[in-house]
Amino acid sequence: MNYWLFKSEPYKYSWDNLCKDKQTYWDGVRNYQARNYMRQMEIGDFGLFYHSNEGKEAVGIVKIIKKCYPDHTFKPEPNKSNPWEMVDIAAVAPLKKAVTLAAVKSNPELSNMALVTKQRLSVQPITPEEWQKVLDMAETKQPERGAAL
DNA sequence: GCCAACGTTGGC
DNA sequence: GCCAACGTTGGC
Repeated sequence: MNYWLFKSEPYKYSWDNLCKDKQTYWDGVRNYQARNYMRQMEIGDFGLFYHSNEGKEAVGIVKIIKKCYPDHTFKPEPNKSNPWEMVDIAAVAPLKKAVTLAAVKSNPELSNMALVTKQRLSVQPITPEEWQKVLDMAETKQPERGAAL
């Protein structure tokens, strides 16, 4: 069981959008590091949904519902196969209290979180310890395996 | 709106 | 294979 963090700019696709859709394709990733993390995702893994730019806070819990497969937003090019992949995620539960970037930064126990150290990476791993800390800060309980919105 | 960080591209 | 130029992300 691994934990992840998905960044999205709310004006493009927000937590509210995801709650309405219930699930979505995490498509359009154009960064190899992010893609490699997606390849490691397993069905049932949990993740945080983070609003970048506006909000700058983790707002909800998601889970992986489909393993990595080819990204359908890739435009075919001659002599080039599609290097990009995506996963499907579903909303699980909102965080009771959003966890802001400022709060993460001011917590010495979270100083190694990728959110702080790999600022620009849009798909990130979270350690179980960090995951638990963030849930504590959010005053939110670990969801049941298989929980859904 | 600015700019630092950093990934990608392309000339050599 | 190096590195300068350029583009993008995302915090401030």
